[in-house]
Amino acid sequence: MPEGHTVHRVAVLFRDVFVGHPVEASSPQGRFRDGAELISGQVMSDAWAVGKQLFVSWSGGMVLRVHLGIYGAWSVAGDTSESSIGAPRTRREEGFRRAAEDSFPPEPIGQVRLRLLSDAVVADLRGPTACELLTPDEASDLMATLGPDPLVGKPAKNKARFVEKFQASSTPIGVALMNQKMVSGIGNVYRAELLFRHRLDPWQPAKSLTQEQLEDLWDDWTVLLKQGVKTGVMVTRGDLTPAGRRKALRSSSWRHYVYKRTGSPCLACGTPIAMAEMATRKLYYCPQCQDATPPTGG
DNA sequence: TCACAATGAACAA
DNA sequence: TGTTCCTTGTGAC
Repeated sequence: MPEGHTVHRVAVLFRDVFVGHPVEASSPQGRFRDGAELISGQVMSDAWAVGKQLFVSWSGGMVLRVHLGIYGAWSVAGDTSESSIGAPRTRREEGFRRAAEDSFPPEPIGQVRLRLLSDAVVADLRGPTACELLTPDEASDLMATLGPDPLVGKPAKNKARFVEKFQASSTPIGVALMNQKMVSGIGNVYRAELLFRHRLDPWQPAKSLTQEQLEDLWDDWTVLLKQGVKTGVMVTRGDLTPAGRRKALRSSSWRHYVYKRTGSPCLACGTPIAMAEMATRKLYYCPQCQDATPPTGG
């Protein structure tokens, strides 16, 4: 689902199946008709992700930017093992892939903003919060506003930039982690899980963390992101046996320490997991392990 | 049939 | 701080 790992996965897929090939673009839904016409028939030059943003460059020089938001997703069919990347669309994905086996390309299902179609693969985009064409300069400007992404650029430089930004911010760490200008790709699941994994109080100012704590946090984010890109699933528990990990890949109830576990016993100490609003999103945490209490007593 | 939530963020005031 | 947008699935009626 759409945190940073998702978008990197889409970029990998596109590089694998589309880059170097002419691609037909269309907007079955109609809301991106003009943009689709501008790039249709061009060769996809490159595809890459920075945090939650996907960039796709074309032989004509334009750059497509896609942001999935909370419920955007790509449905994929044809000559690829991928089926769906993004928010859950399970039922529809199955129908889509079956339809593609009968006749290629299959009819679009639902509100398809953008369809990308090559000889062998079709990718349908539904529900994005952003889908637009940019000039290369506009794309560069946008990328420059984003915080470091562990999979973009040089590791040492990224880490230093992360530490520097957080040491300069008095924002609560639980808010800062969700700010894409501070660090790229972390969403509501990774936020809660990273904070728990490091036993951090979400309301503690970012700058109050030690250099070592910040470096550990960055290293851990790097590990989680790489795992997420590899498997397509956010498994954030580090206490699972190999069998437990396999279960977690299939069932969401095994994946997380605290996310969506309100009232259930903490897997480390047994204290009921708590939930509070933070940065307009639901934050899940262990009051005991993270020594955390919402400031206004909510 | 309807309200609502969901892994997000821009924008107005 | 509150509102709006994007799409789909679920669960309450």
